[in-house]
Formats: sequence, structure tokens, C-alpha cells
Amino acid sequence: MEKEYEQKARVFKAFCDPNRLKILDILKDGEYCACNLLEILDVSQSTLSHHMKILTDAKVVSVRKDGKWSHYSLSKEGFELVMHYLADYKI
Amino acid sequence: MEKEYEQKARVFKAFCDPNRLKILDILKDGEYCACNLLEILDVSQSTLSHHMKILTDAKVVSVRKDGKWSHYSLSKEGFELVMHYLADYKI
DNA sequence: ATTATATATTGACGTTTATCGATATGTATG
DNA sequence: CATACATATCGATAAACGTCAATATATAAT
Repeated sequence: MEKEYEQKARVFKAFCDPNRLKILDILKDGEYCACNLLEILDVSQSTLSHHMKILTDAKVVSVRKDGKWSHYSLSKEGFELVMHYLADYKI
Repeated sequence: MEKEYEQKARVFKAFCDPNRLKILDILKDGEYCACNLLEILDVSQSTLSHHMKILTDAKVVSVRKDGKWSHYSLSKEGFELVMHYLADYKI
């Protein structure tokens, strides 16, 4: 039970940073590779890589590897899971 | 725009700690005063107060003051706002 | 008024997080 | 294989966070 709270907390953490919210906002537009995101955002390459790992680990973003490129997009399933978590609190 | 990401991030932070998720889980059952929550949770009184402030600031929990008691409950409006934030990412 | 109880605030501490530059890894191409 | 480019990892650092004990504030009861 406590473990479950920790797992859910980890997923919600994906949404807890302004830069990550901005990334999600960009991805609403469709698939982007890391290099394109890097052009838009004002962070270093290592920082972007860090954020993308958190987003993909939380499964709210999917990655499609193509040669040396990583293409990121929103994960329908991931968001549905989070919505599900929240819907649980519906009064 | 950046300010908006920061504001949303602050709301999502309410869901980022296992103890806060446990508190929300308890509140699904109805209204609880801080002293009752304190009996259930394994945290100090000051820590609980800290968490309740974060939850009420994020507006996912409402407080009703009655004499020396503070009664907490889930906020329908607060959750609807968060659901709205998430629904924005629906593909 | 004094005392007791409920909650909030403060100050300190260790942990986690966001960030960067530097370096490593992986992949295509000359 | 050597080079170039995309992304990941590492190590360091500063800021944010969760936690507690101690103290303050507010309200009720004696």
C-alpha cells in the first residue's frame, strides 16, 4: 500500500517541473526529436536528457529510436493512467 | 506563459509525496480533522500541518475551521481543475 | 485568569532535485 | 577505421523538500 503511494507519487513527479510541463505542451503538437526540443527549450543537452528520462520512466511520454535520433511523443496510455489515478478522488 | 507552468507545477506537487497521497486517500472517506489524521498517519504534528498547507494551497483540499478544530475534505473544484490540466494533453 | 487542547510557525538537518560542463556511448558516413 | 553528430551518463553544486522538536498562536473549559 505504502509502495503504491510511492509509485503514484513518482508518476505525478513527471508533472512537477515547469520545464517538463513545457515539454509536454510542445509534444501536444506531435512527435519531436530531442535535438528539436533542445532548440526550443532553454536548457543544456544533459538537462533535457534528464527530463526526458523522467517523463519516459513515468510513461507519460513514449520514445521511438531511429538511428541516432530519439523521437518523443505523448503516451495516450500514460495519461489515461494518471487520469485514472485522479478520477479515484472524484467525489 | 512560463509563470503558468510554474503555477501548474505547484498544483501537481500536491500529489508528489506518498504521505500526501495517503492523506487524500483517507479523505475520500469524508471529512477529517487534523487530530484524527494525526492518529492514522505516522508523522509529527508539524509535518502534518505542513502537508495540509500544501494540499490546501493547491486547492485540492478544503478546510473548515470550527473552534480549535480544522476539518479537511477533498475539494471537488480543485480536482476538476487538475483533471482539466491533464485533459489538455489528451491526444 | 489559568490551564488544556488543536493547529501553525520556526529553525535545523539530511535527502532529493534541477542544473551544468565534461565525458562516454551509440550510430551513421566518408 | 576515423570523423561527426545525437543522446546518455557522470560528478559537482545550489536550491527545494520532508522531517522533527521546540515554540507560538488560538480557542475552549475550568
